[in-house]
Amino acid sequence: MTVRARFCPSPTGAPHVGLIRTALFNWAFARHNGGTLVFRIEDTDASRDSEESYQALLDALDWLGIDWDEGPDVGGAYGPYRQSERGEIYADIAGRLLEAGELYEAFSTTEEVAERRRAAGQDPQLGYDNADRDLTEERKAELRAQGRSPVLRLRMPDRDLTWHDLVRGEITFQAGSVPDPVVVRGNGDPLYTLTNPVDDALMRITHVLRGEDLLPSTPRQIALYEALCRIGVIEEVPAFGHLPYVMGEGNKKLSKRDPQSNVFHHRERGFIPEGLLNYLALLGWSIADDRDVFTVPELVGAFEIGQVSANPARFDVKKAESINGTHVRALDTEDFTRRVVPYLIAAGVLPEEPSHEQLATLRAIAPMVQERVAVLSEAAPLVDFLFVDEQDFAPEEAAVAKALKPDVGPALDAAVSALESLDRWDAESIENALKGVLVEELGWKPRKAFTPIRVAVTGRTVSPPLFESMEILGRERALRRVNKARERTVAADA
RNA sequence: GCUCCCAUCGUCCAGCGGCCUAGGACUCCGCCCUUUCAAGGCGGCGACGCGGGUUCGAAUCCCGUUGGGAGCACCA
Repeated sequence: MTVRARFCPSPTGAPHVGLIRTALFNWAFARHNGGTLVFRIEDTDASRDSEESYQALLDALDWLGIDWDEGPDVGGAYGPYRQSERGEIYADIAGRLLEAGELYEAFSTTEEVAERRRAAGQDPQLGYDNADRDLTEERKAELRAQGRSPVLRLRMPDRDLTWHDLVRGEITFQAGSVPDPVVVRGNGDPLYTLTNPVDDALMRITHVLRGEDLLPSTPRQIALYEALCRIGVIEEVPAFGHLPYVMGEGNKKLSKRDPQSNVFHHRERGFIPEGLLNYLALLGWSIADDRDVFTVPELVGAFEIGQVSANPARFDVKKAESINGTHVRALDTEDFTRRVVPYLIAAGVLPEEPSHEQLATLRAIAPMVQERVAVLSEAAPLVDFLFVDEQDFAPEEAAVAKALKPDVGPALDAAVSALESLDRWDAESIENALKGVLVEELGWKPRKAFTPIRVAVTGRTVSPPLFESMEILGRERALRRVNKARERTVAADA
């Protein structure tokens, strides 16, 4: 059997990491099995869906490299792939199901159902009571005459519903525990309860991998598939696999309102697709017992749905960053440099159109930055000292207070004269000169000796390696900064 | 309330009857390397919720219990 998996989001809000994780697992599953991935848009709720969300979804998926074989943008043999364009199909299927007695017209309002429950001494939360199942034609005519338009409900079978879940094993819902669901509104609009299984059936989906939140709706979906089988629309019910929740802080689902849930939030912080994808794959799955960093091809090669954990997974930013950092370090320097530029522009470190000279400077410092960041946005404070206009260069106050106390004056003096007499300005010469005068002659501990110079030159106590930084900064600017720092210590002294 | 799901270190994952005095990763804490910060190396802290079974043998299977979570719309 050829695998046909699908990803069918409804375009509401920003792309949630849980949603993208679901997309990723479906994608990996399809690719691993040499199958087809169908992308379908479930936009049957005009009040919540938006074109903006749809575009954001495409953006997120494209950024992560998750592609599909059939979908609204690429077409396919089972289109259209937007539910808002499939109205006739749903009307036709609903009509056939109604005719076959699988669906029935129900006139009870929500209030009437609740009232009946209460009158019977039951909890209204039990939901619909299947009261309209066997209305006579006369009764229906009466109700219609009252101006009521019936909804269409699915007649649930009177037996336990069981399926073998791909990630959880056998799951059974007791007979009678799921009330007959509405599948078509009173005004004729089809609901998710109808459109989702109908489309999966018509699109010949073989494997439904979706979030655990949809698990309680599976019995009624299976019942609908069975009805579709009976009227000859499909041959068999697809397999289901319910993916674990993605949790946030505490013991609750990662909220849509939590910024952490937004894929773009992580992109803006400088996650690279390789890193975020790797981490997302770890939410409920693992490639091996002794390794958790892997490439996309490795993921595709190893992904087994039966290996997915049923446990809820917590989104751990720290671990995500660590994984991302490993992928960042694995980039070749040229690639890293190219990718970090937008983040430096966003941080105001580089102008919109960096000059060749600026890019050359960036390339020079890049290898040392690359191994110091977990996310790309962290590069900005590491390199800004190279790109500020000299008159605007101002060391961090906290760093100055800590490292440029008056007692370092003699060391700065010695450093200046040693540096001024250098005829070659490269990291090695700078290191030798500085070590010679500060460590050997003045006898200072390296840590104590170099921190003031670091702060003087880079403006921070944390920076890329000092001597290389000075080399790249250039003799003139480096010396000016050390001199300026020296002036400040004198001023502070006085 | 009803239905369903879940249950191993703080977190995620490994374990699918003996290889487990339970392994890896993140975090945290030491040490090494070192001009800072990282990276890297070494080491440490740290878990099978509880109770019954089944079995020669259970983290692994079954039942119960406790604890978490989700769903219960003319939303998806």
